[in-house]
Amino acid sequence: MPLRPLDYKAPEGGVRPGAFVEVPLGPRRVKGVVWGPGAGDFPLEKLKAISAVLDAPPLPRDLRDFLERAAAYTLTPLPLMVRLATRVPGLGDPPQMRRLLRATGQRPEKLTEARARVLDALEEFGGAALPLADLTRAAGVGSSVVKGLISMGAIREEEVAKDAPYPRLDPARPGRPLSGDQAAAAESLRQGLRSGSYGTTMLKGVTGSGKTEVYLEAVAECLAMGKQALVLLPEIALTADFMARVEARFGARPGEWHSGMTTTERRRLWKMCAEGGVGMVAGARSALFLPFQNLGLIVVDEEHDTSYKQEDGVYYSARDMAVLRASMGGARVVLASATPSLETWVNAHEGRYGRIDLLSRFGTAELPEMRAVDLRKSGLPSGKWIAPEVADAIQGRLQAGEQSLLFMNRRGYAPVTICRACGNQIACNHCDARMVEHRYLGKLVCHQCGDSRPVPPECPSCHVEGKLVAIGPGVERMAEEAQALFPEAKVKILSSDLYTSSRALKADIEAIAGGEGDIIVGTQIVAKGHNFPLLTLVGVVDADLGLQGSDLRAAERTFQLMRQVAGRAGRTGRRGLALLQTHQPEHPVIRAILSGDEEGFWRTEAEARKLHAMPPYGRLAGIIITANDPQLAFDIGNHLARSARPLQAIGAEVWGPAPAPIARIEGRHRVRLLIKASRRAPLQAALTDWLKGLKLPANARVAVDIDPQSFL
DNA sequence: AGCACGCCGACT
DNA sequence: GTCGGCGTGCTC
Repeated sequence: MPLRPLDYKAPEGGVRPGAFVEVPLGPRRVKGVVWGPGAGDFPLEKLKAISAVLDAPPLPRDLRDFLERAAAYTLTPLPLMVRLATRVPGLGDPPQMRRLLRATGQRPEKLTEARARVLDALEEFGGAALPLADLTRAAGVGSSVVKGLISMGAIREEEVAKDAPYPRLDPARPGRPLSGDQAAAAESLRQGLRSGSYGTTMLKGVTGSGKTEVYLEAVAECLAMGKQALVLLPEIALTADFMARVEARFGARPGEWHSGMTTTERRRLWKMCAEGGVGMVAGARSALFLPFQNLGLIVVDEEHDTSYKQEDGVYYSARDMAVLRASMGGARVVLASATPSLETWVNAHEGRYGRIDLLSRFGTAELPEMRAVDLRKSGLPSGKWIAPEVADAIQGRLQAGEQSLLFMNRRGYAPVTICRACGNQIACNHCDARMVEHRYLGKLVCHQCGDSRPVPPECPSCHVEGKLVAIGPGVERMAEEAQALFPEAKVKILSSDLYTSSRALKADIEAIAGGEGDIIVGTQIVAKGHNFPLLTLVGVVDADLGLQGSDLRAAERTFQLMRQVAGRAGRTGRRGLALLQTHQPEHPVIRAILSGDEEGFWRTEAEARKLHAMPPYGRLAGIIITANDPQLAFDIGNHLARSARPLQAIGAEVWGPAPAPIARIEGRHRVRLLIKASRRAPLQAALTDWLKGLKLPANARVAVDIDPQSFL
């Protein structure tokens, strides 16, 4: 992948900007997008010609403009940015057809029982055309029966393009009845849509307050105006439930875009976005780069979710880029969350975003009772993590036939494995991270690079046998402790690593919602808005995780997570109880959670950030230097820090070099510089100026992360 | 994919 | 110094 656009000779008659083409690149032929007139700085005689113009919808002008702005903002080479928007396999291929079967209405001569079942099945689908596989399954016959019906004219074969438009969503269908403040919120969003100009609104409401219903009304207005709507969701697990709700509201499912889709589905959705054959798309982060023809609305659901920040190759925040794309195209943005990010809260507070607060449908009584459990007083023996108070509460739920949730944001059995003979902690061979024992899988796993190996029988350092012990808790160990405390109870673990497919995870979530399991032990996967009606107790095993450390977002994250988890308990009218195990019950974050004074929490956090000119009151950029040799990485870091004149010119501070949060990933050493600038300083221009002359030795790399999420 | 280029160690 | 192996980057 070249780092800048390359010039090619256009075919006779020219070629349109945005067109997909095939060009020679070295010995290969690669696909590319026509960006515009050539730079003209390349010898004409060496210029090669475009080999073919593909038969695909061109990349729309507004998307190209957006990609350019996004590339400039994130300091990403344009071709890398363009690739995010064009990862569509088989785009230029001739349209693929598939064969569908439809009843002609003609009766077969001999109506055998099998033939009757086939015709009944077709009738049952309202005379629609079905693929052969679906028909034979529905009728319980072999394909020969269908073939017979075709040859006698009772069934007709139709060739239909696979890339067909999606079923139309009907915005006029009545939605669920809305409460007074929900209706007012929906009307306010609809008005925004009708204005036809850009605007962003923070939509705040706890789970169960009707956030989804409200923003679906904005989607309805958008569809009624003949425009397209995009809903970004943080996690695949959410989409199944979400799809069903959209279908209930609009009578059909939206287009879906995420990593688990087949290439055929991806191509269909991509094309239909460009051709207007899909009204609403629900998707993950990268759906933001689809070639919408006429985008009127972007909803970012759970906008605070960290998965919107991509930090792998291209560094961008889908939430911020959504606002950029909408502002360029006169679209509306809804940032929905029960616990907004501080950036969004400040933007709303300072009037750049609108703000709508949804009250809980059942008033404040719906919030669970929340109490801190002071671990300094509960005297837990080492190796045990469930405080007596929490155990008592679980006991009560077991007797009442209700579910309890133990929340612990650590996958696996134990985060550390140590040798009691020599004190060695088992670390990953490629990273600086420690290996986490996963007892269910019988392996040690590096949570950084994913490498795994069997649990060794002896210490890899001193080779003494039988002295390796697990230190600290993970969800698997919590489940073991819970099971030991309550031998009769059914304990279930909900952790992403125990599932091989999102379908299996979804099935388990549904089983738990249906009442399966007495005690659920889960990672943050449970904090994502699933509804568990029988769940009335949440125990947060370690509310202090995330409070310590110098990460400025730790308090914000902990606050969000606690509020989300606490929102799990008692959604059916039964008063829920949330117990937070902590060593520091007087910590401001814990106090804010318990008091329910959210605005107070945000104000305090905002003040602290303002005081230190940290985001969103100042701007940060991370410079990540990677090299095979740690000394080389530090040398480059030092050199950069010393030659930071363009940054000093805009009043920016340079911190570091320091080892990056994970100092070694997959054998490569990582060193980080942090740049802090004022809100209005031309940071990108200064960074470009600073880095442009840099000559890097082979195998060293420098990446820029604008607005980093974690800035340890 | 295959070639140019630069880096570094070995040898003149 | 200079030759050559090797790992990276470039390809319009």
